[in-house]
Amino acid sequence: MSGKLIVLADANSFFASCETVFDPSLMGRPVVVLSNNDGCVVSRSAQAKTLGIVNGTPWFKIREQATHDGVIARSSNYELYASLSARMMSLMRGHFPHQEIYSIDECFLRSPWDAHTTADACIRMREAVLTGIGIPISIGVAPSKTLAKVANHWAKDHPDEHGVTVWDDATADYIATVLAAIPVERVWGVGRHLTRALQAMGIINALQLRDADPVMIRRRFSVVLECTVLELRGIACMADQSDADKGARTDQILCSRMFSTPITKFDDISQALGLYAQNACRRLRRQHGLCSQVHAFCASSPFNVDKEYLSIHGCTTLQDPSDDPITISRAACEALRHRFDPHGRYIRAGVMLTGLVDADVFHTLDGLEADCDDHHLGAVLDEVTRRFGPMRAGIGYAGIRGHARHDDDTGADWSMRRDMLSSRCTTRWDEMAVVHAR
DNA sequence: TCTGGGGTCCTAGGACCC
DNA sequence: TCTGGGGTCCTAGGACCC
Repeated sequence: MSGKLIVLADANSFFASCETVFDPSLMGRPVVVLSNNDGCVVSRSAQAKTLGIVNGTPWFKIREQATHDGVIARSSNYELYASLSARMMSLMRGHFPHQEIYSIDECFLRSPWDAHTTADACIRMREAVLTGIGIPISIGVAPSKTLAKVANHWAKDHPDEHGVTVWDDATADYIATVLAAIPVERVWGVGRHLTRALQAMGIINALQLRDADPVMIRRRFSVVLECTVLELRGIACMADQSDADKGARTDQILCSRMFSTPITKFDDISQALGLYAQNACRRLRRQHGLCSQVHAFCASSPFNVDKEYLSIHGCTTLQDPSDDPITISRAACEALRHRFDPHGRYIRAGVMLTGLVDADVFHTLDGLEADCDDHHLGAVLDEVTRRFGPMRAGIGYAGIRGHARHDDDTGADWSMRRDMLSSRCTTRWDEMAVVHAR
């Protein structure tokens, strides 16, 4: 099995750690980062975890107690996190021959070395990320991705491991005792529903799942869970995604937001849809794609028990695949216009693009284009955004910048709330960190 | 017109991930 | 008053074909 070790590196409390990088006064203090609209907690520093704050908790429910406990809250600053993530990934890429970026804060690396040499490389990489970027990471190493995930959790939960846990075949007996102590719902790929079904069969912990009959698991559940069973045995069977992602092309593009205050009028919904459609178009053009279907939806709050939950969805099929923001904005509004129920109080809306094709492959015969006055508006808007930043030019509300400093504040009263936003030090000249020498 | 088996493709929905 | 925003993959079932 040597030469086949998989390394999983991921950041500790990534968003909260990013906030600390440019504000050292947060070091050692309970910090939480909130989702859009300052809705719920999505990242917590170690100290905030000790206070018992759970991820996903609505901020308004705990704000009073948390503030009393000295917790510092920040609005999510994805521009900053994406920038620090890119630096971190690039630094890690230099330590191993092969990297597969899995999410904004974690990546798989492949090690060609034995367990001992791999452990040394991991310790060096961890130190380099900590001193070079300022982000603490944890590392798990094992013969399969699923086991590497478990090892990574183990490293995080056990400070005496110094952030690096390495398992190989030689430690099989030890791994078994660890798996016996891990509840099945903490295994990668086992969510809420599967947990309930597995528990009903008497499979409570990771060791029991590992020792279950793969054929039975496949029959009762799926090949995915069968794969998890094999992975827990140290047999790598999950595909490497890094090649598949080479073109960075996705199968669908979704842009949806919650409003800071409910919307009742279709005019407001259609303004929001136009904004989201242009955002989706920008991502579509970035991956050199065209879309064939434009979906739009809006929904009321699922948490309001007094009012009926309303969720409306519509879809427009385009005559020809397109990446034009006017065509797609219009299609999004038309998809919903006739289904719209004026009695609803809508708190979210979104636009989804599907039927994506490669722009270089699709050609309409000359003279048969659906939209003969093709204005290349998308490319122009992209260039304006590149030179002058977001919200400087666009169709409808996408060209309006509100009085706040947030780029996505349209000035509309449903615009996203981000009251506790930190500076985007690494991507904006006018928001750079200031250092005082005394 | 009836009958049967087997294959492919597409879509909606469910489950999972961070 | 106030509860995120993206994605992926698999499966079942229907339409269609030979």
